[in-house]
Amino acid sequence: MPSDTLSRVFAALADPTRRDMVARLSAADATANQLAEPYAMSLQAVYKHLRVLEEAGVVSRPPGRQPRAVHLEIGALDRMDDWIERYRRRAEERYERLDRVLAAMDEEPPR
Amino acid sequence: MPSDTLSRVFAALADPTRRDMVARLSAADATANQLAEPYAMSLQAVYKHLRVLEEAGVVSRPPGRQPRAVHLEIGALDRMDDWIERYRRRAEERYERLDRVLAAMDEEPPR
DNA sequence: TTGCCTTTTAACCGATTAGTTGAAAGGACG
DNA sequence: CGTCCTTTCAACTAATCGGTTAAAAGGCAA
Repeated sequence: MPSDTLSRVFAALADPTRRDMVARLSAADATANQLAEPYAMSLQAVYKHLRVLEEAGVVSRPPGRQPRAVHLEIGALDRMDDWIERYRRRAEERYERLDRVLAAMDEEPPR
Repeated sequence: MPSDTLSRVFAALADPTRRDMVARLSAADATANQLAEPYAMSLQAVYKHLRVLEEAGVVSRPPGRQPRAVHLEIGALDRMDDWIERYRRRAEERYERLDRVLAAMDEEPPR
C-alpha cells in the first residue's frame, strides 16, 4: 500500500475487475450501475473499486446530478506508459549494443 | 492476488522497491547482493521481492554458478505496455471524435 | 413531503503482503 | 574436508485487500 502515485496506478490495474472497468470505460463513460452489471458482486464492492481507480487518478467522476458518470483519465495511463517505456527502451538499447559487440567479435576473433 | 499473468506484472510493479530494482536492472544485470545494497531491509526480503518479479516474468535468473545474475526480461513490460496502449489509444480516439463533432456543431449551429 | 434510486460509510471476515528472525541447504574453493 | 558466501525455507507479525452485509445520507421528481 505504498502511497506514491505511480504505485497506486499500478496497484489499481493489478485487479482484473478494475482492468475490465478501464477497458469498458475506454469505449464510453458509464454510471456505477452500468459498470456493475456484468459482475457477480455487490454494488458497494463496485463503488470500492471505483474509489481505488479514482484515488489513483485513473478515473474521474465529475460531481453533479445524481447518476454520476465515470470517466477514464488517460493521463494516469500516460504516466505509467512513460515509466515502462523508459526502462524497456533502456534495456533494449543495452541488448542491441551487446549484439553489436558480439557481431564485431565474430568478424574479428580474438588473437 | 489474482493469478493471471497481467495482474501479476502490474502487482509486481506496484511496489517502489521492485520498480527501483527494475530501473537499475535496465542498466545492467546484477546479483542479489548488489541489488540489496541500497535498501534498508534484510537480504531475505530482497530475495522475496526477486521471487515476486521472477514469478511475474519480469526478471529471470539463469541457474548455474553461485552468485546468480538477475536479468530484466522486457517481454513482460511489452505485454503490459500493449494493454495500456490499447485502451489509452481507444479513449484518445474517442475524445478526438468528440472534438470533431463539437467543431462541426460549432460551424453549423442547430436550427 | 414522500418515496425511490444512488452514493457513501462502517464494521466485519478471510486471504495476502511486506517485512522480520532463525535455521537449513547449496555451491565454490583453500 | 571445512569454511564462507549465496540461496531457500519456515514461522511469525502488522497492515492491506477484496469482498460481504447493514445502515445512513444525498438528490430527483411525483
